[in-house]
Amino acid sequence: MNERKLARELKELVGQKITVKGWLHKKRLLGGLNFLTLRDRSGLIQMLVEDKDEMEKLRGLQIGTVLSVSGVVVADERAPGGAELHNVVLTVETPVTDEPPIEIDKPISHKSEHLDTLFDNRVLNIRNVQEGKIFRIRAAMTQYLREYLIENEFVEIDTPKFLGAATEGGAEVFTLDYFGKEATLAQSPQFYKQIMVGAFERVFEINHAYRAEPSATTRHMTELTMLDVEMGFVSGHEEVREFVGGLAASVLRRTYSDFADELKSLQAPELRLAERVPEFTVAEIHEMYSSSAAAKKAGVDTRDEKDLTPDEERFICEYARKELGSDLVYATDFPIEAAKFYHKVDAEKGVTKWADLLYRGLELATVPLRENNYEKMIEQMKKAGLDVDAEGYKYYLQAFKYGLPMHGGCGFGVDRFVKQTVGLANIKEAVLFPRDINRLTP
RNA sequence: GGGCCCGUAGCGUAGCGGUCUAACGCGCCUCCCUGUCACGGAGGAGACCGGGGGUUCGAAUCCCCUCGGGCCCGCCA
Repeated sequence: MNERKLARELKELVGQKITVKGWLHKKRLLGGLNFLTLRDRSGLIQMLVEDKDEMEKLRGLQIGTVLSVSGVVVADERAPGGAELHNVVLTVETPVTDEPPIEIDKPISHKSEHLDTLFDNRVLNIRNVQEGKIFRIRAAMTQYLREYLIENEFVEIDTPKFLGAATEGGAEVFTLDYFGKEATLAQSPQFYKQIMVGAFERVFEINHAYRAEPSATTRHMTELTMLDVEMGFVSGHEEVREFVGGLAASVLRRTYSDFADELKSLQAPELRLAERVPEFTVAEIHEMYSSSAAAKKAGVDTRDEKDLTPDEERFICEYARKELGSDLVYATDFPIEAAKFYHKVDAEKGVTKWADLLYRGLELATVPLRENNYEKMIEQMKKAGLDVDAEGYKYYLQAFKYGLPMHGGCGFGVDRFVKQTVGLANIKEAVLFPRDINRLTP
């Protein structure tokens, strides 16, 4: 009995009779000479069918039909990949008679107005070889992030996504019925990862977070994948920035090296990384942007803004790429008014020890240092108008009460990381089955 | 939450007041084709123009409502 061979092995099997299995991907029928393409997990195989009876087996069957095919491997430079299957005998394993609603062998349009069609037909669209590259790259990037962290002695954790109450503040939360009680979905593992610093010093989590923000943009979803990192015993904010910047740069270098062909065929931008990630304060960026020709022409002045505008994020990234040769850039020293209660404040400079890591024009990660002193936490929470005795804060504060070292970390958007790397226009293109304000299927 | 834009066969588009009983490309069906790789050729099926109301002698084309979707801003990963 022949064991199943894969498309990528074909070249090494010239002269042998083999069996392959996969999906019928393409038919090119020239009469007495017919070319079929079979797709398996490793690639495509071209098959030459000259026997009319074999072709008859496919009558009425569509692309996507699952086939088992035996034949002889023949080297031929006219064949894609240099080898193909001859004298094939087809066995239909799973017939498909319905015409697919979209074409699978050609990449579907990613223009914004066509994304609805793309996602409605995601089940089939994902069989497209070009589309699949995005998700193979994504899988690798997630793996590289994980490996880098593990090498640096971080422990991977899993924290609950059902929460008893909204506690973190900021973004809107989803509420749901939990056996008669109200529960919320976690917007981030913020409290849990800080708690875990008290046990392991260095922890990370790659998991979903849920935001009920009614945002309809190319960079927001209601269900997103975040990498959360937290590290204790840091010397200060700079060490955290350096680590997170190094993490992103390392993963990008590895991705661009391992997936050079795929990224090129997806028309991803070339990677530019400097020795270290350049840094600008928010105030500096406001100043640079506001005095730029484009801003002056548009009559825009951001010097009084607390946060960066999307235009400023694009502006400083463009500057960093052109002038400093870096796709990554830090915006540092966010104003105190923008801070959350758990951020560390630099009282002298009147700013927050919080940086945003920007990547090709988009916020990729927030990289703050946390307040780790129990008394100061209580103080900052009260200042923020929070009830420090509330059940939702009880366990969080326990970690502080019983000792947390100076720590910091990041909330890092994995979807955005993939989007910007591949050069996708919309974040949902980087997600298999995206969820936004009006999509819950497939 | 605010602003702007789009909705024509399975998919992508053209048509933007009468010549539209709606056109083209891809896909699909039938036939021809021995080296294709966006194969080629001949023929064919397939939409009543998102839905509702209105204006008009006449609407896919104009107006209103509604449903679906997109983009930007706010917010953030």
